[in-house]
Amino acid sequence: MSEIAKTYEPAAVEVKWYDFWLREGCFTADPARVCERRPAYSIVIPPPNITGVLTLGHVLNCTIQDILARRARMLGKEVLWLPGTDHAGIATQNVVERTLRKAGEMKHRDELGREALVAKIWEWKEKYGGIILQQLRALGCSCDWTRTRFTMDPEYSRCVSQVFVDLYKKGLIYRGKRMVNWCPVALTALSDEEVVMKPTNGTLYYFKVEVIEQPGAWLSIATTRPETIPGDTALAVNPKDSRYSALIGMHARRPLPLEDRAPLPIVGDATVAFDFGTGVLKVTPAHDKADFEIGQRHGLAVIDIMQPNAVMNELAGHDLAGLDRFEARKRAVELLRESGALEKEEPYQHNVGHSERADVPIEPRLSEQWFLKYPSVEQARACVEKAGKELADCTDLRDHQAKKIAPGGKSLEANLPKEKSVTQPAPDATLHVRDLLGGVNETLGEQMRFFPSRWARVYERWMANIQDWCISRQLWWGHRIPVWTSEGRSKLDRPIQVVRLTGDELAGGSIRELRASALGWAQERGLIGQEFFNLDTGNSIAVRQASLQHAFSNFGTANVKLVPGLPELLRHAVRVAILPHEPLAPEISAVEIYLGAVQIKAQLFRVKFVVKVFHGNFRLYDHQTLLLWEEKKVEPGGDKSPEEARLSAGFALRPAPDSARTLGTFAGEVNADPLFTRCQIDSPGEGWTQDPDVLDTWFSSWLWPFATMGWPEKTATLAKFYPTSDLVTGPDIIFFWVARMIMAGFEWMGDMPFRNVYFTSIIRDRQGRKLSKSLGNSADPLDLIAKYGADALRFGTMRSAPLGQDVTFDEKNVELGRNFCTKLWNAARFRQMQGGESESEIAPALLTSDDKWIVLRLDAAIREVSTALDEYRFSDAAQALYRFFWSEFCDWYLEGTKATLSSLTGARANTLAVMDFVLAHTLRLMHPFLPFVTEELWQSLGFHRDLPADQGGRTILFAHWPAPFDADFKTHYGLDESDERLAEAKHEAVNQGRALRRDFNIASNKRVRFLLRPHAPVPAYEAAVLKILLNADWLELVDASWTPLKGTPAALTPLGELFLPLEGLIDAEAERARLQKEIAKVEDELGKVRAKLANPGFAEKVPPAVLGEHRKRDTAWAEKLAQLQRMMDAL
RNA sequence: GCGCGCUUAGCUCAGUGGUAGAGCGCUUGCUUCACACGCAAGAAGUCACAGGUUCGAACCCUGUAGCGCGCACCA
Repeated sequence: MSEIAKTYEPAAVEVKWYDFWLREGCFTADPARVCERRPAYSIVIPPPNITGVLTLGHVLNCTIQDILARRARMLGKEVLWLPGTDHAGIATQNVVERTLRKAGEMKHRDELGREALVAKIWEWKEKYGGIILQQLRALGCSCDWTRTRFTMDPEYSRCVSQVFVDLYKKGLIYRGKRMVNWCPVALTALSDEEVVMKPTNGTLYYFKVEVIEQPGAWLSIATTRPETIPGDTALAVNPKDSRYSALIGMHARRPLPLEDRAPLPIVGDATVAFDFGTGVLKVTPAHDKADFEIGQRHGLAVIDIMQPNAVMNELAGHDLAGLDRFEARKRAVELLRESGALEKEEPYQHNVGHSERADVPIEPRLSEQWFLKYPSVEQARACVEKAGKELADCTDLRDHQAKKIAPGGKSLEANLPKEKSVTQPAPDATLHVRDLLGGVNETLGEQMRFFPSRWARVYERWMANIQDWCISRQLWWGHRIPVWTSEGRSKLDRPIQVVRLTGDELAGGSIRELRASALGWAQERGLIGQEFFNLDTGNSIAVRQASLQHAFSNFGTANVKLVPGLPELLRHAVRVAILPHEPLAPEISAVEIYLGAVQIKAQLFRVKFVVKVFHGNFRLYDHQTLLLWEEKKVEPGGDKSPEEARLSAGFALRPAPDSARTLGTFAGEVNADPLFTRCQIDSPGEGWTQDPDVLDTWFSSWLWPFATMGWPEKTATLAKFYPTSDLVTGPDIIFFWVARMIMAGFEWMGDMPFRNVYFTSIIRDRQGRKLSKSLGNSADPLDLIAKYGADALRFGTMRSAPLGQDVTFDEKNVELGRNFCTKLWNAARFRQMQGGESESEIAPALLTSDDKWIVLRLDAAIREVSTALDEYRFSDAAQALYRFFWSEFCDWYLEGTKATLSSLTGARANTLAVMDFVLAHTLRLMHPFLPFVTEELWQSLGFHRDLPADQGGRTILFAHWPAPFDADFKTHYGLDESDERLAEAKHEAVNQGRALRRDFNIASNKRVRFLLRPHAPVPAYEAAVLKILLNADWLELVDASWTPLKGTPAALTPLGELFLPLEGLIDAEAERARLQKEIAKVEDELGKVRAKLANPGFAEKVPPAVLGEHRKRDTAWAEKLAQLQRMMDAL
């Protein structure tokens, strides 16, 4: 047993034990050890950004994870806490570019070029990217560092590519030119989730334009963005707005640019609000999402007047070109004012979308991006338990899980909420590891739980309104999109003319009748064998009967119905590829692919022609027409037929939720044709170039739970540790990360990624602001650790972070943690100073009432802490530990033991044994919260001795988590309520005595004499304890016949009357006043109880237990009052 | 606009229908042989407001106000 220093010095202790744990491999998880008796427990860390440094948010988050992991270890589980970092595309590239610019190594990234910059970032990553993980060690995190992962590790990157390819092949990834959120600083597209709305003070400008057809009639228009006027291509009014509806179809002249004041059509659109501004909307399809959609409905031109960096381009006119968008706004207002068009300006506050990273207003911009239609949405939606379900349904979650994995555990069926069965994974989903080793981590049909449950509703809402995800980023740092384009083959950049049919050209309802009709139609008009001149190539293409029949037999009715349009289709089809014919046939020199479009009623079809070129330049249109998609109405109110929509490259429609196939995506689809584009991990070979964009960082993060465990190999780690047990993260990334991981989990693992999700609090400063570097209101956790110790920081954070509420950070909390550690330290020190062996047995016969009381309190604490942790109520658990240890163990028990410890009786050894028993249990309960100080004390108090190495003998890490004491235990040691009552009565008597001392201004260090006139005999031991706790130099027990001097201060205690005889003058009047106050208080309480009991209906309606309790209270107060009055009379 | 959460001691927050709680801060006394990062005692609350349900409301219901958050968004 080593000497324990007077104060706890965390720094040395922390390093010592962390190194020890690492050296001993305590944190290393081994799937081979997992079995029924040793279930797996796993957490994957939310990977911090490599640019990150430890914040209080990480402290909160990781302490919780560490508590969960350490407790799981103590519960005998095989624990994997998997650490790692995220490459954080935009953030990291920003940081490194800034560093390079500062160091003068470059002015712009283009100077370095892609390869060199990425190399620089890698260099930076190797140097600084692991800092935050190092810092987590200082906090005591028990991560399995041998499994540290990074989202750009080669294996991980391969997973990302593979997933992209998989989704591409499933048809869920598409490319399109659409309105995206564009960050003019980072020069990249952002997902909707990366845009934060901020209330912004702006100005609403009103300007007027004259209606050309009605000279003298003026329209007034309100806008916040006058700089976009040169991009306007229409004015819109609500067709039901009587003020303006007559003007629809007329024109007004655009005020800017001055050199090109084009006439703008006035269109009617139902989305225009009557009551905002003037009810007239200027339509700028290139720079506003809503305007873009209006433009779609009305076939408006799109004039992009900005460069990617939001500087106006030449289309904005010579006045504005070259100006930044905000400069241009001012200039545009001046121009309007000078021309007399400006009517008024008024201040206006509105919400403006800002780039999360760069914190500048985003610019809606038409650009070509990759989009993902989320997979496994339905499963992901269904698997999260609906909010509002009572936790009581399944109070002990871990028991619940333990039951579930127990062989033949039928309780599972009984306990599980079966409200919604989870659909089976799609049969074509790849690589299901779930089938590999059934049993251990089988979760099918189980529901995932969110804590607090209300986040499930937020999740549900987002999932119900899920929008396609823009996954491409115009950055260099990240996973490059695994799409390859063939060089030398031209992309489709020409418009394809749509051939229109009414659908009534052919007779017949059934497909059979239609076929006959179509064939007849072709024969009648001499189509078969005829050659058609193609406008795109000038080649002639012939039609064969065999190809028609082939097409009819293999494809749908539209394929038959389009036959009357064949002459036109062949004339307007566009050649998109020339390929060698396979297998090589001597008579065929090449195959040409043509694409055409046909509209039949409201449906639009793409038609693909495969044309064989025979030597001698004879072209024969062969057998394939291919129905690809149909146009659907995109927006309510968009009642224009598709022919109104222009078809051209570089033009896109937002797809309707149920059908992404629109005319506008035609070009994108064509370009995505394998003839031009291949989606695969490695290059297809010479002549192919990779897409320059990288993937959104979250497109790699969403694979984290399984890509870190060796997927797509069927590893033992995956088999044992997936799905993970708990995820601990902030609610702010519920969409970014959590929801996406759930979908990915189902899609590629066929199972949920985690069973429970705990959403941490958000830490705020005392003013309620979020902690942020720029505000400078975030304390550095490392400073706090240096100042107070890691345990103190952990405990202070946990004690103040309740489930489901934001938490205000206050260094006072850390101080509290430090004080608690010191208290623990000193209690242990007190124990050690008593000497004696720690392994002595407890003799039940020698147990005092205080011994029994503290063991029962310990039992309650074990239950309380365990239950709280089961329900993720970490602050409650910390609170319970604090209360038990400080207010019960130290304040009462330890103080009381001084009575027996000072003597050298046989009771002394027994008291020490009880103390050791309680301390050894307490250290274990505290260990998840305070890993360092508990390990140090565990070892220095010698509690590790005599324990098997894997059960606490080597380290407290694997000591068993204390179980509540069972009935046998309590019987053996004779623990029952009467002892508790006696101890509590004693405490009450002590409180009364101390209050007496205080009331008569007796310094707490002054020893005085007390007299106790007890109701019942008081054993010598109890009297000795009373004496110690009252700091009395003498406690005299007197019998009932004894009467005090008149005016002697006295208190009524549960043990009897306690007197404080005062030397010198006795102030009877003062004592009378004191007693009177006490009597008044009791009378008040008695009155309250009696009033209740007297209430008519109380006795009839109230439950018997409550009634009995009130009656008891009544008699107790009455008795007390009587006694107090007797004391008063005796004065 | 829709949704969610909060409002309890000076501060930060616990408290799911039956005697209002903790930590910090404050006041007073104490270096009593584990601990002044401590010990002991104390003051301090119309439980946001207004109705309702109930024998009984901080707690359940309705409404109001204030604060915070999320989603959507009208130029």
